[in-house]
Amino acid sequence: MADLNTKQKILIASIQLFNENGLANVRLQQIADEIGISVGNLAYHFKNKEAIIEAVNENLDDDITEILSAYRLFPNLIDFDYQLSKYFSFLQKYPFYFLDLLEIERMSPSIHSKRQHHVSKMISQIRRRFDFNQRRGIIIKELREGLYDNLANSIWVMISFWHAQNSARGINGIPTPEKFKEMVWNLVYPYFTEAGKREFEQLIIPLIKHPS
Amino acid sequence: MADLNTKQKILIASIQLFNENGLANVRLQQIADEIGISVGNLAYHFKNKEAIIEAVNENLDDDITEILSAYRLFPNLIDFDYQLSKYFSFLQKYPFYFLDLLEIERMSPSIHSKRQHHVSKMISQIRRRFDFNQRRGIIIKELREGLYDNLANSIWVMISFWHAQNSARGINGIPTPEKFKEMVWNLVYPYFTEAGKREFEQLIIPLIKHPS
DNA sequence: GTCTATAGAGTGATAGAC
DNA sequence: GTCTATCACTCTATAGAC
Repeated sequence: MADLNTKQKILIASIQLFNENGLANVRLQQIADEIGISVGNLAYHFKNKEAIIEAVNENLDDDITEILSAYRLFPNLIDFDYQLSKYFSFLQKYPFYFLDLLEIERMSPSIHSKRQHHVSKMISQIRRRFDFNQRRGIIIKELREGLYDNLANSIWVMISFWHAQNSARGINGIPTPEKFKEMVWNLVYPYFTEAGKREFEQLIIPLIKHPS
Repeated sequence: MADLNTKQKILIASIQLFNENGLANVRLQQIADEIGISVGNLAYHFKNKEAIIEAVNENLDDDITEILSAYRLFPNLIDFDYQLSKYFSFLQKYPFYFLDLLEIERMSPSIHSKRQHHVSKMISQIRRRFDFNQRRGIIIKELREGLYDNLANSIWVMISFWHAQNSARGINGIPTPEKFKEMVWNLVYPYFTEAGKREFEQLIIPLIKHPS
């Protein structure tokens, strides 16, 4: 961290403190202390707390945009598993974004509105994976109208509230990407065709049972 | 509200304000203003803010305990649908409890630890419904180990983060119990046997499509 | 670019009169 | 039971020296 400029240090420290204490509970003094500068100096680099939050949001926004744009023409099972790994990393990097949902909505409408955009993109992307894999004969025909819309939404919820879920259940152990991904794949499992099950066993099981 | 005593008025107003503004953002002055008393008087009835929160938690605790104890010897589909209706009412009565998750964990460890107890009871209750209905021939044999544990957990997540989900997606319309219950039933649907599908169509569909 | 010092607006809690 | 007045404290933001 020694070769970073002060502005970058502030952002890194802010993200860390937001994750530990929540957006609303982080004091400017804490951020300043964390990197050994004064609050006055902090104010020189960022006009106010909102400006810090805004800058953090830009970093976060770049990360999620990159994950979402990785969706390509061949959204097969491996591709989805890969994207799930990316989501997991994102979750680990910005827990506050998923835990402080309401506080963010209140304190920072701009983060909230960008979130809504990403959420809708993410859900429709997951939804399209079902269509594609249905055509490939991997996923069965929709049993009931709205079932896949519902499933896409459920998968998004399970991903996004992963931290909140663990917190509410009092699960303190170190979360692994394998457990995370298995949770999501289990939602999809009952919709696999026989061919889908075979592909899942061959390609995905090794990834969630024997991590590289 | 005219025939309630001051203590009860304080609790009702507090719940309302917690739901509107979040636990941490409600000022003692606001609560006092809401029912037309002074902050000094508020302090006479409740030693401090924590005491108010504690009392609200007792109400909340009674409500959820009652819902959970309604699980009886015959946990059939109708019974579960009925319990889902109860959960929905509970969600509508105490949104703050499901939205301020992390804030509650930080401000009130006693609420948090009681929550964990209820969560674990709720999930294991849902899990037992699968066993029972599997024996009844309504639910298929478990396709993969851990699938029903996973499903029980997913159902709990979908219920508990219903408000948070709507908030993140920016859904503002009036939520109906039918949409809520349909979301949960859709998670169960792929696991119905043929007999299960028939029972679902006959008994549950009318309840989620044509509300009484 | 960085610091110290302080203004200014809350916020919870308490003392004491009625 | 209910009020007013006030204390002690926290936090953001800003002014001005170096």
